[in-house]
Amino acid sequence: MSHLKRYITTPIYYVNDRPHIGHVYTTTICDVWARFQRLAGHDVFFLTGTDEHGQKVEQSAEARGVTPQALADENSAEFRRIMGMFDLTNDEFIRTTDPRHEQQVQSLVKRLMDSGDVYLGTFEGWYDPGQEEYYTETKAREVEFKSPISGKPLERATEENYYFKLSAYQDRLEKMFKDHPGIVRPDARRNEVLGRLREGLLDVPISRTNFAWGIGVPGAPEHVIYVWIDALFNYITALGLADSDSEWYSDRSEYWPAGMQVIGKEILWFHAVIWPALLMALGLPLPECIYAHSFWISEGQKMSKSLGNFIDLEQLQDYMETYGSDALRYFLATQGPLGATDSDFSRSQFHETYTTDLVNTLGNCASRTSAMIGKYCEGACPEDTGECAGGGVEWSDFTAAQVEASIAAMEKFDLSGSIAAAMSIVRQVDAFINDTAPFKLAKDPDSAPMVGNILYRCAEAIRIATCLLEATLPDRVQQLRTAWHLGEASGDLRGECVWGRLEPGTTIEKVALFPRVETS
RNA sequence: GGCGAUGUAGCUCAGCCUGGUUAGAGCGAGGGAUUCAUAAACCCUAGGUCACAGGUUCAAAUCCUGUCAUCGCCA
Repeated sequence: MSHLKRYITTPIYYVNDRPHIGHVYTTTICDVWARFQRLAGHDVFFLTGTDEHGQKVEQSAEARGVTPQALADENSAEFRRIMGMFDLTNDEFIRTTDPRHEQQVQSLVKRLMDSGDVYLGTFEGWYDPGQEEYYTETKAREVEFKSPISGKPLERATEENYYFKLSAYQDRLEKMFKDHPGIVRPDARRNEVLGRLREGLLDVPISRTNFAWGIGVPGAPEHVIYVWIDALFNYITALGLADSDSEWYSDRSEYWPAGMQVIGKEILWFHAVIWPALLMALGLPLPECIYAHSFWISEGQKMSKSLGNFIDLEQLQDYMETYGSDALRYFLATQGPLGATDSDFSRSQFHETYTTDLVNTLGNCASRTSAMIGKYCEGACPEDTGECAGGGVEWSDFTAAQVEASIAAMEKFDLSGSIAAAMSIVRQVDAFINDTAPFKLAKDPDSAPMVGNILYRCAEAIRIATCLLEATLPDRVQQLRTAWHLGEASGDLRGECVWGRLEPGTTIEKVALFPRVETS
């Protein structure tokens, strides 16, 4: 058994946003992965947090008449609250206003300045004084060199900014994608990046001077480090990785490089190109995988402010109250937009998934098995003496194959594939019961040993399936562990999933894991 | 405008790369049989111009071209 260090990150959430399903989704799928790795005995570090600097926060704070810090404190707390609300097991919650983060970012930028990867450059462009923003040449032409807001003419202006020498990394990035095609997934997203990479890279500005809410550039405090570069560094500042002499340095740095960095597709470019280039510039190893998921749409329509159809925390809580937190996790993990296309979050589909998979398949199978053990075996797990007519399942081989498939799928962040492998064991149990019909055999007392053999296999298979499902369904699997007296997870997932670990004689109580929910 | 993706049964999708029996799965719907179980599991049924139009081929959902639609990224 290995005890690998495995580091998984969510993006840090922008405090100017209202928490909604997107944040819960990203964090939940990371949570499933993190729990799964822990169950497999790995040493996991699961990071999330909030991104708090930038002009938008400054403006929002001003509009509300509070300091940016006060606004950030309030909204960061709101995001932190989500973690408890949805039982998310992040090991750390970083804020970009944490002193440890701010100081390390300065030290990282200093290193980049010293190495020449960050330089002071001059930007010249069309400036809209009213909006305090620059337009690109084409955009400026489009608006006929007049502000689309005020109608006043744009001014030709220059500005000194610090730039990151991204252009110098073109070849190395191309090589990275060639040598490690799995570094950005899914494939459609990688192709998107490759297409854009082919167009060539320009140096990117990493500082601004027209607002103040951010981390100052070392030695040039009138320059504020752009929020996105500030934010990207959270993944390593949370580990205290910036500088081995600093007070923030710790053995947490051993978690780097990250095994899985999950993001939404809107921030792909920063994570798939700029982030690796920054790491190269710093001489740090690259993450194993940047996984960019797609978005949820709501009842067939894109979520938008104008439509007001955001699936917000209240709605998600409502789902949890009606169906249970595991049901929400299961839906997000199995029906979510891990692929290239967006997924629809609809009440009917949620209900259908819950009823089909959790009530009718997993819940019912555990129920019928435990009910029969109750009736025919006096509630004690029978012994498998080897003889069994019908069924035709090599249980030991079959479950071993599914266990490996489930672990392998999770390794690739294919949550639904991993869950499907576990569920296939449950479906096999149902088929096995129908084939062998222990409930018929039970009418003949001479068949009692055979009934016991059959039911042992059913219970054992369900036990193994639920070990694999525990990361997704922690609450209900715990309920099963209690009712079937299975003890706690050992931290050795493979070992636990070896056929035959269920002890004959164990008390098996009847369970109803997922109650049917009637639609109104 | 540039680049890319997608368009297959009511719904969600697989198949397409490596063309070849009656185009598949799950869910939903209809029917049947059964009772260990959460009216569950099981069996049967659904007859969908594989977006459209051309082309290549003995043969195309599968390769090529064009059109339309949807979506993404970029500008």
